[in-house]
Amino acid sequence: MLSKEELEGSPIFEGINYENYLAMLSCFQAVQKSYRPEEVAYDFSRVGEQVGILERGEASLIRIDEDGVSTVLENLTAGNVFGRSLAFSGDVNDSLEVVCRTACDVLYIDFPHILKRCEKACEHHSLLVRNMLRLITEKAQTLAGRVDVLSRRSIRDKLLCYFRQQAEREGSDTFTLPFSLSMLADYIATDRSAMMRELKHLRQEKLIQAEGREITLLC
Amino acid sequence: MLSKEELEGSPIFEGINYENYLAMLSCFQAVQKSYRPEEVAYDFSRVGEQVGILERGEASLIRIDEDGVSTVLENLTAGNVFGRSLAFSGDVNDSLEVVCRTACDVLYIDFPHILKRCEKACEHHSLLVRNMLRLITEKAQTLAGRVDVLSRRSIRDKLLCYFRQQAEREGSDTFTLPFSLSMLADYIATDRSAMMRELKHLRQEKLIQAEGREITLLC
DNA sequence: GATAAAATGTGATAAATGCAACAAAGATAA
DNA sequence: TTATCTTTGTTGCATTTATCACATTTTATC
Repeated sequence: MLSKEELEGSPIFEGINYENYLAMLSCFQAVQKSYRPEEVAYDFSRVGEQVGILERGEASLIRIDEDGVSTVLENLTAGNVFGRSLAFSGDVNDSLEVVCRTACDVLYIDFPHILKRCEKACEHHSLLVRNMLRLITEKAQTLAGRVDVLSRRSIRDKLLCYFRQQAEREGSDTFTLPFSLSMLADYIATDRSAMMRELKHLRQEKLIQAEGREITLLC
Repeated sequence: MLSKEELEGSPIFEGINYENYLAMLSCFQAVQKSYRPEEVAYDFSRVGEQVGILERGEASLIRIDEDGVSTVLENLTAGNVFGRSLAFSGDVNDSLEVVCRTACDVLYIDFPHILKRCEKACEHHSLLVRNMLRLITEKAQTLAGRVDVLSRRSIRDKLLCYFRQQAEREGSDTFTLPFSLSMLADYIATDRSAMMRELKHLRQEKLIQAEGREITLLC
Protein backbone atom coordinates (compact mmCIF):
# COMPACT_ATOMS: atom_id res chain seq x y z
CA MET A 1 0.00 0.00 0.00
CA LEU A 2 1.23 3.46 -0.83
CA SER A 3 1.96 6.16 1.72
CA LYS A 4 0.38 9.56 1.22
CA GLU A 5 3.65 10.84 -0.21
CA GLU A 6 4.02 7.95 -2.63
CA LEU A 7 0.44 8.48 -3.80
CA GLU A 8 1.39 11.91 -5.07
CA GLY A 9 3.88 10.49 -7.53
CA SER A 10 1.94 7.41 -8.51
CA PRO A 11 1.37 7.26 -12.28
CA ILE A 12 -1.91 5.44 -12.02
CA PHE A 13 -3.44 7.11 -8.98
CA GLU A 14 -2.33 10.62 -9.92
CA GLY A 15 -5.01 13.13 -8.94
CA ILE A 16 -6.80 10.79 -6.58
CA ASN A 17 -6.98 11.62 -2.88
CA TYR A 18 -6.04 9.25 -0.10
CA GLU A 19 -9.54 8.29 1.00
CA ASN A 20 -10.60 7.43 -2.53
CA TYR A 21 -7.36 5.59 -3.07
CA LEU A 22 -8.12 3.31 -0.13
CA ALA A 23 -11.64 2.69 -1.36
CA MET A 24 -10.40 1.88 -4.84
CA LEU A 25 -7.77 -0.56 -3.68
CA SER A 26 -10.50 -2.92 -2.57
CA CYS A 27 -12.73 -2.03 -5.51
CA PHE A 28 -10.04 -3.06 -8.01
CA GLN A 29 -8.68 -5.87 -5.87
CA ALA A 30 -5.38 -4.06 -6.04
CA VAL A 31 -2.36 -5.72 -4.51
CA GLN A 32 1.04 -4.19 -4.14
CA LYS A 33 4.20 -6.25 -4.02
CA SER A 34 7.87 -5.47 -3.68
CA TYR A 35 10.68 -7.34 -5.36
CA ARG A 36 14.43 -7.50 -5.05
CA PRO A 37 16.82 -7.21 -8.01
CA GLU A 38 16.86 -10.27 -10.29
CA GLU A 39 13.56 -11.46 -8.91
CA VAL A 40 10.84 -12.60 -11.32
CA ALA A 41 7.83 -10.39 -10.74
CA TYR A 42 5.44 -11.96 -13.16
CA ASP A 43 5.28 -15.11 -15.20
CA PHE A 44 2.90 -14.83 -18.15
CA SER A 45 2.00 -18.47 -17.99
CA ARG A 46 0.05 -17.50 -14.89
CA VAL A 47 -3.64 -17.30 -15.49
CA GLY A 48 -5.66 -14.18 -14.81
CA GLU A 49 -6.32 -10.84 -16.35
CA GLN A 50 -4.24 -8.80 -13.97
CA VAL A 51 -2.25 -5.83 -15.12
CA GLY A 52 0.90 -4.79 -13.31
CA ILE A 53 1.92 -1.18 -12.93
CA LEU A 54 5.55 -0.62 -12.13
CA GLU A 55 5.43 2.00 -9.38
CA ARG A 56 9.16 2.07 -8.67
CA GLY A 57 12.30 0.52 -10.14
CA GLU A 58 13.31 -0.97 -13.47
CA ALA A 59 12.41 -4.29 -14.97
CA SER A 60 12.48 -6.13 -18.29
CA LEU A 61 9.97 -8.26 -20.09
CA ILE A 62 11.98 -11.26 -21.26
CA ARG A 63 11.03 -13.94 -23.75
CA ILE A 64 12.86 -17.25 -23.59
CA ASP A 65 12.20 -19.51 -26.55
CA GLU A 66 12.38 -23.28 -26.68
CA ASP A 67 16.09 -23.17 -27.59
CA GLY A 68 16.82 -21.06 -24.53
CA VAL A 69 17.47 -17.89 -26.54
CA SER A 70 16.35 -14.95 -24.46
CA THR A 71 15.22 -11.65 -25.89
CA VAL A 72 14.29 -8.42 -24.19
CA LEU A 73 10.82 -7.56 -25.45
CA GLU A 74 10.34 -4.48 -23.31
CA ASN A 75 12.26 -2.37 -20.88
CA LEU A 76 9.97 -1.17 -18.12
CA THR A 77 10.48 1.88 -15.93
CA ALA A 78 8.28 3.55 -13.36
CA GLY A 79 4.82 4.17 -14.76
CA ASN A 80 4.96 1.36 -17.30
CA VAL A 81 2.33 -1.32 -17.41
CA PHE A 82 2.56 -4.98 -18.30
CA GLY A 83 0.31 -7.97 -18.34
CA ARG A 84 -0.93 -10.86 -20.33
CA SER A 85 -3.63 -8.84 -21.99
CA LEU A 86 -0.96 -6.40 -23.15
CA ALA A 87 1.36 -8.97 -24.63
CA PHE A 88 1.19 -11.49 -27.38
CA SER A 89 2.57 -14.97 -27.04
CA GLY A 90 3.14 -16.19 -30.57
CA ASP A 91 4.53 -19.44 -29.35
CA VAL A 92 3.20 -21.64 -26.58
CA ASN A 93 6.70 -23.00 -26.01
CA ASP A 94 8.10 -19.60 -25.15
CA SER A 95 8.12 -18.37 -21.62
CA LEU A 96 7.48 -14.72 -20.90
CA GLU A 97 8.48 -13.16 -17.63
CA VAL A 98 9.05 -9.80 -16.04
CA VAL A 99 12.47 -9.75 -14.39
CA CYS A 100 13.39 -6.92 -12.04
CA ARG A 101 16.65 -5.19 -12.81
CA THR A 102 16.50 -3.18 -9.60
CA ALA A 103 14.33 -3.29 -6.50
CA CYS A 104 10.75 -2.80 -7.70
CA ASP A 105 7.28 -2.03 -6.42
CA VAL A 106 4.46 -3.34 -8.52
CA LEU A 107 0.76 -2.72 -8.17
CA TYR A 108 -1.48 -5.39 -9.62
CA ILE A 109 -5.05 -4.56 -10.53
CA ASP A 110 -7.88 -6.37 -12.20
CA PHE A 111 -7.95 -5.04 -15.73
CA PRO A 112 -11.43 -6.17 -16.89
CA HIS A 113 -12.83 -4.31 -13.90
CA ILE A 114 -11.50 -1.06 -15.30
CA LEU A 115 -13.32 -1.57 -18.56
CA LYS A 116 -16.59 -2.29 -16.83
CA ARG A 117 -18.92 0.26 -15.40
CA CYS A 118 -18.19 0.49 -11.67
CA GLU A 119 -21.16 -0.82 -9.67
CA LYS A 120 -19.96 0.92 -6.55
CA ALA A 121 -19.70 4.11 -8.58
CA CYS A 122 -16.36 5.18 -7.13
CA GLU A 123 -16.13 8.91 -7.38
CA HIS A 124 -12.77 8.75 -9.10
CA HIS A 125 -13.16 5.59 -11.11
CA SER A 126 -13.27 7.56 -14.33
CA LEU A 127 -10.09 9.41 -13.42
CA LEU A 128 -8.34 6.11 -12.99
CA VAL A 129 -9.59 5.00 -16.40
CA ARG A 130 -8.12 8.16 -17.91
CA ASN A 131 -4.83 7.55 -16.14
CA MET A 132 -4.79 4.00 -17.44
CA LEU A 133 -5.55 5.26 -20.93
CA ARG A 134 -2.54 7.54 -20.68
CA LEU A 135 -0.27 4.72 -19.53
CA ILE A 136 -1.40 2.34 -22.23
CA THR A 137 -1.09 5.02 -24.88
CA GLU A 138 2.51 5.45 -23.77
CA LYS A 139 2.99 1.74 -24.07
CA ALA A 140 1.56 1.73 -27.58
CA GLN A 141 3.97 4.52 -28.50
CA THR A 142 6.92 2.61 -27.10
CA LEU A 143 5.91 -0.51 -28.98
CA ALA A 144 5.44 1.49 -32.18
CA GLY A 145 8.98 2.81 -31.74
CA ARG A 146 10.28 -0.70 -31.38
CA VAL A 147 8.45 -1.81 -34.52
CA ASP A 148 9.95 1.17 -36.31
CA VAL A 149 13.44 -0.06 -35.39
CA LEU A 150 12.88 -3.77 -35.95
CA SER A 151 11.26 -3.30 -39.34
CA ARG A 152 14.48 -1.85 -40.78
CA ARG A 153 16.22 -4.23 -43.13
CA SER A 154 19.83 -4.06 -41.95
CA ILE A 155 21.77 -3.74 -38.70
CA ARG A 156 23.00 -0.38 -39.88
CA ASP A 157 19.51 0.97 -40.46
CA LYS A 158 18.29 -0.44 -37.16
CA LEU A 159 21.10 1.24 -35.28
CA LEU A 160 20.60 4.58 -36.99
CA CYS A 161 16.87 4.43 -36.45
CA TYR A 162 17.30 3.67 -32.77
CA PHE A 163 19.91 6.38 -32.36
CA ARG A 164 17.63 8.93 -33.99
CA GLN A 165 14.83 7.98 -31.65
CA GLN A 166 17.10 8.42 -28.66
CA ALA A 167 18.43 11.73 -29.97
CA GLU A 168 14.86 12.98 -30.37
CA ARG A 169 13.91 11.71 -26.94
CA GLU A 170 16.92 13.34 -25.28
CA GLY A 171 16.70 16.46 -27.40
CA SER A 172 20.35 16.21 -28.38
CA ASP A 173 22.48 14.44 -30.98
CA THR A 174 24.72 13.31 -28.14
CA PHE A 175 23.26 10.88 -25.64
CA THR A 176 24.05 7.91 -23.44
CA LEU A 177 22.52 4.54 -24.13
CA PRO A 178 20.07 3.49 -21.43
CA PHE A 179 21.52 -0.03 -21.36
CA SER A 180 24.63 -2.00 -22.25
CA LEU A 181 25.72 -2.67 -25.82
CA SER A 182 24.94 -6.33 -25.28
CA MET A 183 21.39 -5.44 -24.48
CA LEU A 184 21.23 -3.07 -27.42
CA ALA A 185 22.11 -5.99 -29.70
CA ASP A 186 19.27 -7.83 -28.08
CA TYR A 187 16.92 -4.89 -28.47
CA ILE A 188 17.53 -4.67 -32.21
CA ALA A 189 17.40 -8.46 -32.44
CA THR A 190 20.81 -9.12 -33.95
CA ASP A 191 24.05 -10.78 -33.03
CA ARG A 192 26.22 -8.73 -30.70
CA SER A 193 29.48 -9.16 -32.60
CA ALA A 194 27.81 -8.30 -35.89
CA MET A 195 26.44 -5.18 -34.28
CA MET A 196 29.86 -4.23 -32.93
CA ARG A 197 31.31 -4.54 -36.41
CA GLU A 198 28.58 -2.34 -37.82
CA LEU A 199 29.20 0.22 -35.07
CA LYS A 200 32.84 0.29 -36.09
CA HIS A 201 31.93 0.87 -39.72
CA LEU A 202 29.57 3.69 -38.74
CA ARG A 203 32.41 5.23 -36.73
CA GLN A 204 34.88 4.81 -39.60
CA GLU A 205 32.49 6.41 -42.06
CA LYS A 206 32.05 9.27 -39.60
CA LEU A 207 28.29 8.79 -39.40
CA ILE A 208 28.50 8.54 -35.63
CA GLN A 209 30.92 9.11 -32.80
CA ALA A 210 30.84 6.34 -30.24
CA GLU A 211 32.89 5.42 -27.24
CA GLY A 212 31.25 3.00 -24.90
CA ARG A 213 27.67 4.04 -24.37
CA GLU A 214 28.25 7.63 -25.39
CA ILE A 215 26.85 8.16 -28.87
CA THR A 216 26.87 11.24 -31.07
CA LEU A 217 24.91 11.29 -34.28
CA LEU A 218 26.79 13.05 -37.07
CA CYS A 219 24.16 12.59 -39.77
CA MET B 1 -21.86 11.88 -39.26
CA LEU B 2 -23.18 8.49 -38.37
CA SER B 3 -26.77 7.36 -38.83
CA LYS B 4 -28.57 5.82 -35.87
CA GLU B 5 -27.90 2.37 -37.30
CA GLU B 6 -24.22 3.01 -37.82
CA LEU B 7 -23.95 4.31 -34.28
CA GLU B 8 -24.92 0.88 -32.98
CA GLY B 9 -21.89 -0.75 -34.52
CA SER B 10 -19.43 2.04 -33.92
CA PRO B 11 -16.43 0.82 -31.93
CA ILE B 12 -15.83 4.13 -30.25
CA PHE B 13 -19.40 5.29 -29.59
CA GLU B 14 -20.67 1.88 -28.53
CA GLY B 15 -23.19 2.25 -25.72
CA ILE B 16 -23.81 5.93 -26.34
CA ASN B 17 -27.26 7.08 -27.41
CA TYR B 18 -27.94 9.32 -30.37
CA GLU B 19 -28.55 12.57 -28.50
CA ASN B 20 -25.36 12.22 -26.53
CA TYR B 21 -23.50 11.27 -29.66
CA LEU B 22 -24.54 14.52 -31.33
CA ALA B 23 -23.49 16.52 -28.28
CA MET B 24 -20.15 14.81 -28.13
CA LEU B 25 -19.34 15.33 -31.78
CA SER B 26 -19.03 19.03 -31.13
CA CYS B 27 -17.47 18.51 -27.72
CA PHE B 28 -14.62 16.47 -29.24
CA GLN B 29 -14.49 18.45 -32.46
CA ALA B 30 -15.13 15.16 -34.19
CA VAL B 31 -15.07 15.11 -37.96
CA GLN B 32 -15.98 12.20 -40.14
CA LYS B 33 -14.52 11.71 -43.60
CA SER B 34 -14.89 9.13 -46.31
CA TYR B 35 -12.18 7.94 -48.64
CA ARG B 36 -11.97 5.95 -51.82
CA PRO B 37 -9.59 3.01 -52.32
CA GLU B 38 -5.93 4.03 -52.69
CA GLU B 39 -6.61 7.42 -51.20
CA VAL B 40 -4.27 8.77 -48.52
CA ALA B 41 -6.35 9.36 -45.40
CA TYR B 42 -3.72 10.77 -43.17
CA ASP B 43 -0.20 12.10 -43.55
CA PHE B 44 1.73 12.05 -40.29
CA SER B 45 3.72 15.11 -41.24
CA ARG B 46 0.47 16.97 -40.61
CA VAL B 47 0.46 18.82 -37.35
CA GLY B 48 -2.14 18.24 -34.69
CA GLU B 49 -3.00 15.74 -32.02
CA GLN B 50 -5.89 14.16 -33.79
CA VAL B 51 -6.60 10.49 -33.56
CA GLY B 52 -8.34 8.68 -36.38
CA ILE B 53 -10.74 5.83 -35.79
CA LEU B 54 -11.36 3.61 -38.75
CA GLU B 55 -15.13 3.14 -38.71
CA ARG B 56 -15.37 1.16 -41.92
CA GLY B 57 -12.99 -0.34 -44.46
CA GLU B 58 -9.36 -1.43 -44.49
CA ALA B 59 -6.25 0.69 -44.58
CA SER B 60 -2.50 0.41 -44.02
CA LEU B 61 -0.03 2.57 -42.19
CA ILE B 62 2.91 2.85 -44.57
CA ARG B 63 6.39 4.12 -43.92
CA ILE B 64 8.46 5.30 -46.87
CA ASP B 65 12.10 5.91 -46.06
CA GLU B 66 14.51 8.29 -47.78
CA ASP B 67 15.52 5.58 -50.29
CA GLY B 68 11.90 5.05 -51.26
CA VAL B 69 11.64 1.67 -49.53
CA SER B 70 8.11 1.29 -48.27
CA THR B 71 7.12 -0.86 -45.32
CA VAL B 72 3.72 -1.70 -43.92
CA LEU B 73 3.87 -0.74 -40.25
CA GLU B 74 0.27 -1.58 -39.46
CA ASN B 75 -2.75 -3.09 -41.09
CA LEU B 76 -5.87 -1.31 -39.95
CA THR B 77 -9.39 -2.69 -39.95
CA ALA B 78 -12.66 -1.35 -38.57
CA GLY B 79 -12.24 -0.29 -34.97
CA ASN B 80 -8.52 0.37 -35.21
CA VAL B 81 -7.08 3.72 -34.25
CA PHE B 82 -4.14 5.63 -35.65
CA GLY B 83 -2.52 8.97 -35.15
CA ARG B 84 0.68 10.77 -34.60
CA SER B 85 0.52 10.32 -30.85
CA LEU B 86 0.20 6.58 -31.41
CA ALA B 87 3.16 6.25 -33.74
CA PHE B 88 6.83 6.83 -33.53
CA SER B 89 8.80 8.46 -36.28
CA GLY B 90 12.36 7.43 -35.72
CA ASP B 91 13.52 9.29 -38.75
CA VAL B 92 12.52 12.76 -39.86
CA ASN B 93 13.25 11.80 -43.47
CA ASP B 94 10.64 9.07 -43.46
CA SER B 95 7.11 9.77 -44.45
CA LEU B 96 4.28 8.02 -42.68
CA GLU B 97 0.85 7.81 -44.20
CA VAL B 98 -2.39 5.92 -43.87
CA VAL B 99 -3.41 4.54 -47.25
CA CYS B 100 -6.89 3.13 -47.75
CA ARG B 101 -7.02 -0.33 -49.26
CA THR B 102 -10.78 -0.19 -49.65
CA ALA B 103 -13.37 2.55 -49.28
CA CYS B 104 -13.07 3.86 -45.73
CA ASP B 105 -14.87 6.01 -43.19
CA VAL B 106 -12.68 7.66 -40.62
CA LEU B 107 -13.69 9.63 -37.57
CA TYR B 108 -11.14 12.13 -36.34
CA ILE B 109 -11.25 13.34 -32.77
CA ASP B 110 -9.10 15.53 -30.60
CA PHE B 111 -7.10 13.14 -28.45
CA PRO B 112 -5.85 15.48 -25.70
CA HIS B 113 -9.46 16.42 -25.06
CA ILE B 114 -10.21 12.84 -24.08
CA LEU B 115 -7.48 12.83 -21.47
CA LYS B 116 -8.71 16.06 -19.94
CA ARG B 117 -11.62 16.40 -17.60
CA CYS B 118 -14.61 17.43 -19.66
CA GLU B 119 -15.66 20.97 -18.76
CA LYS B 120 -19.09 20.46 -20.26
CA ALA B 121 -19.38 17.29 -18.20
CA CYS B 122 -20.88 15.21 -20.99
CA GLU B 123 -22.88 12.48 -19.43
CA HIS B 124 -21.14 9.80 -21.45
CA HIS B 125 -17.68 11.25 -21.66
CA SER B 126 -16.33 8.58 -19.34
CA LEU B 127 -17.87 5.83 -21.43
CA LEU B 128 -16.05 7.15 -24.45
CA VAL B 129 -12.80 7.14 -22.50
CA ARG B 130 -13.37 3.50 -21.63
CA ASN B 131 -14.11 2.68 -25.26
CA MET B 132 -10.94 4.45 -26.29
CA LEU B 133 -9.00 2.54 -23.65
CA ARG B 134 -10.30 -0.69 -25.13
CA LEU B 135 -9.30 0.33 -28.65
CA ILE B 136 -5.82 1.41 -27.64
CA THR B 137 -5.32 -1.72 -25.58
CA GLU B 138 -6.12 -3.69 -28.72
CA LYS B 139 -3.59 -1.63 -30.60
CA ALA B 140 -0.93 -2.30 -27.97
CA GLN B 141 -1.67 -6.01 -28.27
CA THR B 142 -1.35 -5.91 -32.04
CA LEU B 143 1.95 -4.05 -31.80
CA ALA B 144 3.22 -6.49 -29.18
CA GLY B 145 2.42 -9.30 -31.58
CA ARG B 146 4.39 -7.60 -34.30
CA VAL B 147 7.36 -7.12 -31.98
CA ASP B 148 7.13 -10.79 -31.11
CA VAL B 149 7.50 -11.67 -34.79
CA LEU B 150 10.12 -9.09 -35.71
CA SER B 151 12.36 -9.89 -32.76
CA ARG B 152 12.95 -13.43 -34.04
CA ARG B 153 16.41 -13.91 -35.44
CA SER B 154 15.73 -15.70 -38.72
CA ILE B 155 13.18 -15.69 -41.53
CA ARG B 156 12.20 -19.19 -40.54
CA ASP B 157 11.49 -18.21 -36.94
CA LYS B 158 9.61 -15.10 -38.01
CA LEU B 159 7.39 -17.11 -40.32
CA LEU B 160 6.67 -19.80 -37.75
CA CYS B 161 5.96 -17.20 -35.10
CA TYR B 162 3.56 -15.36 -37.37
CA PHE B 163 1.85 -18.57 -38.43
CA ARG B 164 1.38 -19.63 -34.82
CA GLN B 165 -0.18 -16.27 -34.03
CA GLN B 166 -2.58 -16.64 -36.92
CA ALA B 167 -3.40 -20.23 -35.96
CA GLU B 168 -4.20 -19.09 -32.43
CA ARG B 169 -6.27 -16.18 -33.70
CA GLU B 170 -8.25 -18.38 -36.10
CA GLY B 171 -8.46 -21.25 -33.65
CA SER B 172 -7.17 -23.71 -36.23
CA ASP B 173 -3.84 -24.91 -37.58
CA THR B 174 -5.17 -24.29 -41.06
CA PHE B 175 -5.83 -20.69 -42.04
CA THR B 176 -5.71 -18.24 -44.91
CA LEU B 177 -3.26 -15.36 -44.86
CA PRO B 178 -5.02 -12.00 -44.55
CA PHE B 179 -2.82 -10.50 -47.25
CA SER B 180 -0.60 -11.45 -50.18
CA LEU B 181 2.73 -13.19 -49.78
CA SER B 182 4.43 -10.03 -50.98
CA MET B 183 2.88 -8.15 -48.12
CA LEU B 184 3.79 -10.91 -45.70
CA ALA B 185 7.44 -10.46 -46.66
CA ASP B 186 6.98 -6.82 -45.93
CA TYR B 187 5.28 -7.55 -42.63
CA ILE B 188 8.16 -9.68 -41.40
CA ALA B 189 10.63 -7.15 -42.85
CA THR B 190 12.55 -9.43 -45.17
CA ASP B 191 13.20 -9.88 -48.83
CA ARG B 192 10.34 -11.54 -50.65
CA SER B 193 12.43 -14.05 -52.59
CA ALA B 194 14.35 -15.03 -49.46
CA MET B 195 11.04 -15.61 -47.75
CA MET B 196 9.76 -17.71 -50.64
CA ARG B 197 12.89 -19.86 -50.42
CA GLU B 198 12.34 -20.34 -46.69
CA LEU B 199 8.68 -21.21 -47.27
CA LYS B 200 9.84 -23.90 -49.69
CA HIS B 201 12.24 -25.32 -47.11
CA LEU B 202 9.50 -25.37 -44.47
CA ARG B 203 7.31 -27.23 -46.93
CA GLN B 204 10.08 -29.69 -47.81
CA GLU B 205 10.79 -30.38 -44.16
CA LYS B 206 7.07 -30.96 -43.65
CA LEU B 207 6.81 -28.29 -40.96
CA ILE B 208 4.02 -26.63 -42.87
CA GLN B 209 1.69 -27.23 -45.77
CA ALA B 210 1.33 -24.23 -48.03
CA GLU B 211 -0.28 -23.54 -51.34
CA GLY B 212 -0.85 -19.92 -52.10
CA ARG B 213 -2.27 -18.23 -49.05
CA GLU B 214 -3.57 -21.43 -47.49
CA ILE B 215 -1.25 -22.45 -44.68
CA THR B 216 -1.39 -25.47 -42.40
CA LEU B 217 0.93 -25.72 -39.43
CA LEU B 218 2.26 -29.23 -38.95
CA CYS B 219 4.40 -28.52 -35.88
C1' DG C 1 42.64 -5.13 -2.99
C1' DA C 2 41.91 -9.56 -4.86
C1' DT C 3 38.88 -12.28 -7.49
C1' DA C 4 35.15 -13.29 -10.21
C1' DA C 5 31.83 -12.00 -13.45
C1' DA C 6 30.08 -9.31 -17.04
C1' DA C 7 30.77 -6.31 -20.92
C1' DT C 8 33.56 -4.77 -24.79
C1' DG C 9 36.26 -5.30 -28.83
C1' DT C 10 38.15 -7.97 -32.78
C1' DG C 11 38.84 -11.40 -36.46
C1' DA C 12 38.33 -15.84 -39.50
C1' DT C 13 34.94 -18.56 -41.45
C1' DA C 14 30.35 -20.46 -42.41
C1' DA C 15 25.64 -19.64 -43.15
C1' DA C 16 21.78 -16.85 -44.11
C1' DT C 17 19.86 -13.24 -46.48
C1' DG C 18 19.38 -9.70 -50.07
C1' DC C 19 19.54 -8.41 -54.93
C1' DA C 20 18.61 -8.67 -59.72
C1' DA C 21 16.51 -10.82 -63.20
C1' DC C 22 13.20 -13.59 -65.31
C1' DA C 23 9.00 -16.57 -66.46
C1' DA C 24 4.47 -18.00 -65.49
C1' DA C 25 0.01 -17.46 -63.45
C1' DG C 26 -3.79 -14.46 -61.90
C1' DA C 27 -6.22 -10.41 -61.55
C1' DT C 28 -7.93 -5.91 -63.43
C1' DA C 29 -9.15 -2.50 -66.64
C1' DA C 30 -10.11 -0.81 -71.24
C1' DT D 1 -11.33 -9.90 -75.92
C1' DT D 2 -6.69 -7.84 -75.42
C1' DA D 3 -3.49 -5.56 -72.92
C1' DT D 4 -1.54 -4.38 -68.52
C1' DC D 5 -0.31 -4.86 -63.91
C1' DT D 6 0.31 -7.55 -59.82
C1' DT D 7 1.51 -11.70 -57.60
C1' DT D 8 3.89 -15.95 -57.32
C1' DG D 9 7.69 -18.90 -57.97
C1' DT D 10 12.61 -19.69 -58.98
C1' DT D 11 17.66 -19.08 -59.65
C1' DG D 12 22.83 -17.52 -59.44
C1' DC D 13 25.59 -14.53 -57.18
C1' DA D 14 27.03 -10.72 -54.00
C1' DT D 15 26.63 -9.07 -49.54
C1' DT D 16 25.39 -9.19 -44.92
C1' DT D 17 25.00 -11.46 -40.83
C1' DA D 18 25.79 -15.21 -37.44
C1' DT D 19 28.95 -18.34 -35.11
C1' DC D 20 32.81 -19.23 -32.62
C1' DA D 21 36.84 -18.16 -30.48
C1' DC D 22 39.73 -15.24 -28.01
C1' DA D 23 41.99 -11.05 -25.57
C1' DT D 24 41.01 -7.02 -23.01
C1' DT D 25 38.61 -3.95 -20.22
C1' DT D 26 35.20 -2.68 -16.97
C1' DT D 27 32.16 -3.63 -13.21
C1' DA D 28 30.62 -6.10 -9.17
C1' DT D 29 31.55 -8.96 -4.89
C1' DC D 30 33.78 -10.45 -1.09
